[in-house]
Amino acid sequence: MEAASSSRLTRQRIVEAAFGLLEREGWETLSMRRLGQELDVWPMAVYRHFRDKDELVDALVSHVVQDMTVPGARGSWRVQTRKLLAAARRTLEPLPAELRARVAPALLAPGSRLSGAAMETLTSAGFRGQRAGRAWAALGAYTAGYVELASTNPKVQFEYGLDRLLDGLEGELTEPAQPRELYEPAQTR
Amino acid sequence: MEAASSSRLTRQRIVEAAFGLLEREGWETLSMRRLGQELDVWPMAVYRHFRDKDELVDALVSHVVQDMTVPGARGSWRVQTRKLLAAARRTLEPLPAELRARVAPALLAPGSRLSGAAMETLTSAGFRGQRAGRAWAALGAYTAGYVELASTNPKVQFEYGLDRLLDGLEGELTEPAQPRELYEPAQTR
DNA sequence: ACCTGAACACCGTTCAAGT
DNA sequence: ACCTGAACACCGTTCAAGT
Repeated sequence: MEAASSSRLTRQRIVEAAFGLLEREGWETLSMRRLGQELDVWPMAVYRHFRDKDELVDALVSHVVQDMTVPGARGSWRVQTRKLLAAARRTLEPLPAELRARVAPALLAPGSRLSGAAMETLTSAGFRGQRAGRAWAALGAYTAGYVELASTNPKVQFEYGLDRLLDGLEGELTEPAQPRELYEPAQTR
Repeated sequence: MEAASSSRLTRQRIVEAAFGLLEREGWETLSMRRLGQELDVWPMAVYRHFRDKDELVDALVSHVVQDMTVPGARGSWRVQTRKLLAAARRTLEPLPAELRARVAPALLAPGSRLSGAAMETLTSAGFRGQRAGRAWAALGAYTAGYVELASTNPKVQFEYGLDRLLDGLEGELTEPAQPRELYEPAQTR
């Protein structure tokens, strides 16, 4: 015989209930007390699994980031980059603004799976040294800002600005290397 | 003789007290009740001037946007654009994230003084038709996203990505006009 | 030692009672 | 009609009392 539902409470079940509550009733109704009600346990039970509300929200952020499918590497670096950023947009856009503000850095900052894939793409394309990281940071900032502003400025075309940024970044590939870099191969020969 | 301080309550004084509270103790402590305490009035007095908390926050947003000094138009369009975006960054960066998320759209969306200045700059530079608006939207998205991500990714250089975006936008100026536009002057002659 | 819920110190907002 | 604060329906979190 199974134990009562309250004793089967896990972080996983709490996180799922939290997302359910978010989708049905929005960010404002997501409270520790309401979550307890939702799971049919006494109000303080959630504190057995999460130290405080902030730790619960951290778990929601991680869950969103982990759940995201990172597109595979096919096509030119521009096509690949576009796909990676489209995936980021699809992940960020449906979230309530309060959660999105915490997911965006986790998704786009160095260290995420998405950033890892982006660095591979950009490095393979020929962005050397700091350039790959800087290029990805710029693309991430553009995408995060676009998602943040889009609801108040819906006419804006994501693709237009992205293409201009990609144009500008592409210029870095064909430009001659900076003076210091020119002499480095001779030193390591 | 002056009336008691409580009867001299104005929207202006309430907004000033709210900013004082924000600066000293942060976003979390900004409550309608605490604001009443701060102003030494009965707790519900603020509701005489603002229908609810949301309307008060709207007033804070407007105040920030109105207070901003929009830089004058000197230098090349790239220099001017850089100055406008630097002013936006200086306005957004010191704000608590919750307020920044509401100020950013108000500051960067069409209709603001900043956007007006930007449209003049870009139009004078030769961005025709929808291009000026699209260029500004892209620059605004990049800037808003940069400010949002900078605290978790402090190594990122604002100027690098901005220069690449400006490079890409500059390409729109020298490129030939699109086919449809080529024939328009003939039709209106 | 662990489980539990009462209690603390707050919220935003409504509304009935007093003047 | 206006002023006032008690009250409602919540919060996140602590902690004392019970098992």
